Parts: sequence; structure tokens; C-alpha cells
Amino acid sequence: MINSVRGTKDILPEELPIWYFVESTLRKVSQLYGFREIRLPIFEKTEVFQRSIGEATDIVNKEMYTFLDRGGESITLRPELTASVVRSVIMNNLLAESPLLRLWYYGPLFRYERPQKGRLRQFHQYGAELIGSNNPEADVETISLAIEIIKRLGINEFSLLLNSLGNQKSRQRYKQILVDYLKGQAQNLSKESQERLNRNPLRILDSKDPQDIEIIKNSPLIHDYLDEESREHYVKTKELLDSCNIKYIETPNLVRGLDYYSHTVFEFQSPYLGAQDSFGGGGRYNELFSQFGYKNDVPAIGFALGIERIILILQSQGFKPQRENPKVYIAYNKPEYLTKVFEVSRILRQNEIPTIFDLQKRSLKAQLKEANKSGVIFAIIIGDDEVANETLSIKNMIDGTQVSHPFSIAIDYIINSLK
RNA sequence: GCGAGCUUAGCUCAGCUGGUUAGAGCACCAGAUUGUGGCUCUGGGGGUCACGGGUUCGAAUCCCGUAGCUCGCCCCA
Repeated sequence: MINSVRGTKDILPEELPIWYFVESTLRKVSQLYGFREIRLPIFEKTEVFQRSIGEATDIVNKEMYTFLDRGGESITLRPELTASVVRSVIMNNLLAESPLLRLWYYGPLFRYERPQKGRLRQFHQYGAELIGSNNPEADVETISLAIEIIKRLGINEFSLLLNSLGNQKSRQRYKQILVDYLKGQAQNLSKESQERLNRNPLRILDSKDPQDIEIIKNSPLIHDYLDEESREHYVKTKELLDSCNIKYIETPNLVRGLDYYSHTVFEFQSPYLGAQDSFGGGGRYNELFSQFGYKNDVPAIGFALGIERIILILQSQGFKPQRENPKVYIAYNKPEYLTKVFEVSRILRQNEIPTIFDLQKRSLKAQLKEANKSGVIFAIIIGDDEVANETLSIKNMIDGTQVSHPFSIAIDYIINSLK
């Protein structure tokens, strides 16, 4: 037996109804907010991600599926989608047509990590990007799109964590102050955090190590080091969230793992998920366009939701979408009658009625059994009597009653009953 | 990359401190029911006990190794 690659999962017919539900909700709410879908390649030149996500991040360091193609070019399976969106917006010059873009995407991503609950090597994200506005209103519009989706999915228990990382200048200044503070007690930090001191000090704020947490408790807060512009943006964003009745938890040590964020960052957490409790997150990335070499800065904000994690939440809430069953099963007792079976099925399908029948030449009893199991509403029986009299017998599989009608009347009866 | 746990029928699992033909429920197939599902009853098929080695008179059971899965750490959706 060949099994699937570690960290990949087959989505079987049984589970697909919940996926359909999630996908249609995403599409519907995106439309309500005026966002348009964009579909991008599964792989990009490696530099797309190196340049944006940040050389110091784990994603770039150890989690990317990177390979050389036959032309010797370094290619990477996308580990996230914001970078691809920005690349595409620049390449296709989308900002020339409209200075404000509302875009959403959906699809598989790839990260080479050890799988655990809610974490796979191939997984799916929905994301939305609002490109071209630096106003706090844009932040709130984006967050409110996320919340509308979450609510319509039926997720009622979740927290929205909120923080501001400030603009580049503030962040740089704060980073220095934080490093100075932490260096004083570096020997008490966990091994990982000691390494992060040079590499990515802000991440220490996120540490789960109890000793680190103790030290972080008294560390300087970024809020106290935001410059005028950054503070104003953050305060205004919070005011707007309040006025929209969006509840959030201010979390000064919320950092997020991608280097391109600035100002507003946020994250959605669920109590249903175990260790990987975040099912969505995002933030503002005002400096990313210029990092890509675009002619000017373009302010933008976006977020992504983890589809597998959302499905875990819905399943642990007991959400069971209805399976889509065929409506009619045609049973017959002689192979010669198959031409008739094909004719009936063709007529029903032309009338939008999902129809199946036996393809294993099994007994009538076995066929009715299969009909029952497949959840149809009607079984049509084509036996010797029916063929002789040019009739069809129709068995109602819900109440067990059965009637016989001349062929075309029987067909009409089924079509009308299933309308 | 690091740590812990698990692996017995298609699925969920039982199998006591090693003891003879390895079990149950569900699922599947057939019959009771001469063209007719669900409920009930009866019967049936299906297992290299993850793989490899070791200890022993004897291993699903104990020991070692390998693989896979799961859950954590790291990180993130």
C-alpha cells in the first residue's frame, strides 16, 4: 500500500459537504463586502517569499518546499499568499485601474513542518487584502469582513486579539529598547529566546516558556514607544472597532510571525483547537510594496483564515451539514431491461433529478438495499410486470408505499413530487 | 530539528501477571422472505496481531531496532 505524503490529507466525500459550506460562505461574504477573487499560481520564484516574509522567519528558514526546476530556477510552493498577491498586483499593474483594491483568495499552501492537530504540510487558507488605504477605517473594514465570515460560519466562541507594531521607525526604536532590557537578564531566558535576541527579538514576547513569560511581564511595552502617527492610527482603529461593536482583547505581546507587518496586527483564537489555537490572523503591511521594488509605498492590510482549523472548530461544535443524496434509484430484475433503465435515468436527469441505478447486476433485493442506503426518496422498479404492461412501479422509500402508473404518468409523478 | 504516546478484521476497540483454534460491536455478504429496502433472527466471508530481530518449551503480550500515525515543543492558519 502506498500512503499519502506526511502532513497531507485526503478530503473524502464524507467530509466535503462541510467544505462546500465553508467555501460558499467565504464567497458570499466576500461579495457582500465588494471583494473580488484572485487566483494565483501554486508556486512562485523563491525570492517572492524570501523578500517579503523575511529571512529571519521560520517560514523562510526551515519550512519552505523549495526546489530547482529543470531550467535551474529556484521555485517554492507558496507558504502563504499575501506575497503572491502583492507580486501579482505589481506585475499586472492593477493599481493603475483602481487605487483601491479589494481582493480575496482561497487555496492550498505548503509548509514543511511536523504535523500535529490543526497543522498540516498542505493546508488551505482563505484570505482578503485591502490595498491602497492607510486609513484606520480600512483596518476596521477588513477586520469586520473577517468577523462577518466567522459569525456566518457559526463560530460563536472566539477571541480577537489586537495589537499595534507601529510604523517602521517606532518598531525599530522599540526593538532596541526591548533588546537592551532583555540582554540584562539574557541568562534567564529560554535557550530559544536567547537565540531570538539577535535574530528576531520581538518574537520573544510570544514565548510560551514560563520563565520567559515572567521576564516579559515587566518588559517595556510597544504602546509606550509608538510615535505620533502610529499612536493616532492605533487609537482611531480601536475607537472605530468600539463603535462597530467589535470586541477585541488588546494584546501587547501579539507579534505574528511574518516580518512585513506594521501598525495593526490581529489574530483570531478558538478554545476548541488545542495547542494551535489560532485560526486566523492578519495585519497591515504598508512597507511590502516598496520591498518588492514598487515605485512608491502602497498601504495595505489583510488577513487569512485557516480552513482546516475552522473545520475542526465546526466539527467540535457538532456541525453536521446535510449530505447530498441522489433522489431516485432505478431497480430492475433482468439485464435486458437496462436499455429501459438508461432511458428513464436520462429523462430524470434531464429534469435535474439526481438518479442512480445498479451496475453490478445484483438481485432486486440487493438493489433496494443499496437504494435505501444511498438515501434516495424514490425507487423505480422495472420488473417483468412493468415491462409487459409498459408501466413503472414507484416505491416511496420514506413511507414504504408503492404505486404503479403507465410510463409517462409515472415519470411526471416523480418529477412533480420532487419539485 | 527535539520530546512523549500509539499501531490487533473495512471501522471502533477488547485480549488479565507470556499458555494451545485471536474475540466483540458496527460494516459487508447470504438466508428466513419466489420480483421489494429499513426492524428482528440465523449463518458466512474477512486477521503475515505495523515491519525486522531477540528472550523463551511457548510471544498479540516481554526486550531492542525500523516505519507509520497521533499529540506536544519550536513555529504558525
